[in-house]
Amino acid sequence: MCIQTLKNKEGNRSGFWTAEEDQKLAQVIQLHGPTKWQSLAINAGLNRSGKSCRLRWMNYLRPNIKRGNISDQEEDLILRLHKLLGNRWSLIAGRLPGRTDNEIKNYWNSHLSKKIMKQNKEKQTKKKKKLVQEMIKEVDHNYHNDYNHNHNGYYDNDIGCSKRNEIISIFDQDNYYLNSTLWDEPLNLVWMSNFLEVDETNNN
DNA sequence: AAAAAAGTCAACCGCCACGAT
DNA sequence: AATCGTGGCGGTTGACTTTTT
Repeated sequence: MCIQTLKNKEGNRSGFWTAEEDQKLAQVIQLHGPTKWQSLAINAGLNRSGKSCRLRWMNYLRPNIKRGNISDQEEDLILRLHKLLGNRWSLIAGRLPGRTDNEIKNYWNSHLSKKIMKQNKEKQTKKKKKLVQEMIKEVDHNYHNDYNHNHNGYYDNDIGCSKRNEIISIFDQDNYYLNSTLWDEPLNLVWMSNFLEVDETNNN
C-alpha cells in the first residue's frame, strides 16, 4: 500500500498512520494518559496535529475496540437507535460497546442507508399497487354500467376519464410505463395488469 | 485483460460548547 | 466580558479496493 506523505495547513503530516506512528502514540499515552493531545503529539515526536492523534487513539488504538463484522443484533440496534436519534452517531455508538461513532457512521452510509431506501421503496410500490388495483376495480365497475361507453369500446364518460387520469398519475409518475397513446385506447384492464406484473418483477 | 464505475472507510475539516485565563 | 485552547461531533473527502462492463 502506498503511504501518503501529505501535509495539512499547519504543516503537520496528514493521511494514513504508519505502524511506527501508532507505536509512538501508544507509548506516550501509556505514560501520560489520553489527554492534552497537542502536547502528546509533541512528546511522541509525531509531526501530527493533536486532533489527528486523538482521532487515531479514539478510533483505532484505544483498548477494547471492535472492528468490522457488525452482527445482526448490532445492526438491528443501530437501525432502531437511528430511528430514535437520527444522525447522532456518538450517542448511537455509546450504546454499542467497542464501536466508534466513525464506524457506525460509515456503516450507516455504506450499508444501512441503502437498505432503508430499498425497504421504503418496496413499501411505497406495494402501497401504490394496492391503490391502483382498487381504482381499476372501480373503473371496471363504471365501465360495465356506464351507458356513455360507446359502441367502439371507447370509454368516454367524465367520471371514467378522470379516474383513468388519476390511475395514470399514480401508477406512472415517472412516465415510464405509460404514454399518451393510452388516451386513444379503451381502458384495457388486462393490459393494465400486465404492467403491474412487470412492476413486480422489476422490484424483486 | 483492462478500463470504468461503484463501494468502502480512514481521516480531515469546520463548527460548536465549554472551561480556563 | 472577551479571548483562547481544547475536545467532541457530524459532514465530507479522496485514496484505495472491488465489482461491473
